[in-house]
Amino acid sequence: MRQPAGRSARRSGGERKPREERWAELIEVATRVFYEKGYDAASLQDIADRLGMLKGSLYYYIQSKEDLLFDVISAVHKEGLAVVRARAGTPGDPLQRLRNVIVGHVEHTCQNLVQTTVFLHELSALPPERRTEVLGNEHAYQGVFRDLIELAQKEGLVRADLDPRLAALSVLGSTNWVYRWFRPGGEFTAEQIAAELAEMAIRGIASTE
Amino acid sequence: MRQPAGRSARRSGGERKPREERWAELIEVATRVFYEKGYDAASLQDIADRLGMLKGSLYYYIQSKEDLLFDVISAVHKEGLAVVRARAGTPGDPLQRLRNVIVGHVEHTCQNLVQTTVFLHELSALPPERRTEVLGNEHAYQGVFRDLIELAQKEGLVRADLDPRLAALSVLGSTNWVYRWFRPGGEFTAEQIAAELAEMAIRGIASTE
DNA sequence: ACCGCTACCAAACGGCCGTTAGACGATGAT
DNA sequence: ATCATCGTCTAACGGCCGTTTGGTAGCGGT
Repeated sequence: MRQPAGRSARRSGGERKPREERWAELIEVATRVFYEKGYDAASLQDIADRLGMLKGSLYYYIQSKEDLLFDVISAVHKEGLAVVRARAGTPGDPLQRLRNVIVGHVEHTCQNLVQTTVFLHELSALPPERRTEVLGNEHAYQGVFRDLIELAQKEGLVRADLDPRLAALSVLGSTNWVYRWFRPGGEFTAEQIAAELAEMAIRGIASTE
Repeated sequence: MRQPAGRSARRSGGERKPREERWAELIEVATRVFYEKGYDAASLQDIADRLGMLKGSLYYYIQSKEDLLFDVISAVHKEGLAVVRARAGTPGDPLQRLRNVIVGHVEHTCQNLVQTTVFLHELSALPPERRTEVLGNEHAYQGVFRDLIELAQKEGLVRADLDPRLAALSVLGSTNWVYRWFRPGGEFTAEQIAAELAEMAIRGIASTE
């Protein structure tokens, strides 16, 4: 024995890192674990293990397990919302912009599959209060789609007998469902999917001239 | 004290019922609890409480908690599949039949909202083996939609440049998403939703004449 | 040389989890 | 009257959960 004996030889694999860096790792690892096991089935033990630290040490960074889910979810939601809002504000008629929005939304989903899956699947694990804190008081995401459809309808580009809210929910359905079946390197590319879904969605609501 | 004293007065609220009846109650209660809390967050304690029995007593009916989820899920899946298959087999051209299928699928979803939600949301909580045992080896549900679309395409009713698999996934997306926002007694009736979603889906894929 | 802070460890906490074993009262058949 | 069976209770099991408390090594600043 050449170590000071006993307790000191047992320094575990724990690297020491600056706060910011560890925080980024933590969010990344938590996202992946939530993705693989689901929020409720995932344990802080799982997350700590992958970071090479003890689960108690996580509390240096968080106040509760729920905080992790909240941060993961609100980050990806904020990002996705920025994408669609940016595309909704481009020039062109409302239907062209809607196509643009759909393409951006689907591509963002495919390129951030893990985060998006956690967002869409585990949102219901958040208590109602924090859920609406994420979504905004009246479903910001849905609003972008609905407003564009409503606008297009006023310009005669969309069937007059269609309820814009229902149309928005239909489009959001087909696009959000993508997280269920898209796999990178699979049968279709993200761009193919985005373009085809947009085409179907727009044909589905456009007025027949 | 007129009871034989002590232990005997403590007969809890437990009613004794025949096996079949209790089994039906058990499935019903389990479905609701899984719906409200999610499978992982739900406990056998929750379920036993609502049945007025102890959690240990549940093992007279099941071998494991997972059995409950499996039974709930496979029941509603089987039922829904029967609905769409029946409608797929009606007379008419493939596009008419597809409309019929979509309407049936959406109405079944709305009329069995709790079961459908558990099915769609908690399917991922089943181990892969039992998951495919439910879905059938190659996604029976998806197949019904895809086959009809493929058939319609061969008859020139659907755009030739469209991949039937992608089209099926688009339709399944908009229709399956319904469980996320439909509420009985809300803004729209199940029949409205079914009809409108079917209309949009079919216009989205139909060939322009 | 000392201090204070930062990033973690060590060890425990109460609590609930799914699951099992054995006992037991009521019921219905013999 | 006896007896098997059925549906449930009682009581525990080991195990993992999220969370808390109190330490402590190492570093940068002074």
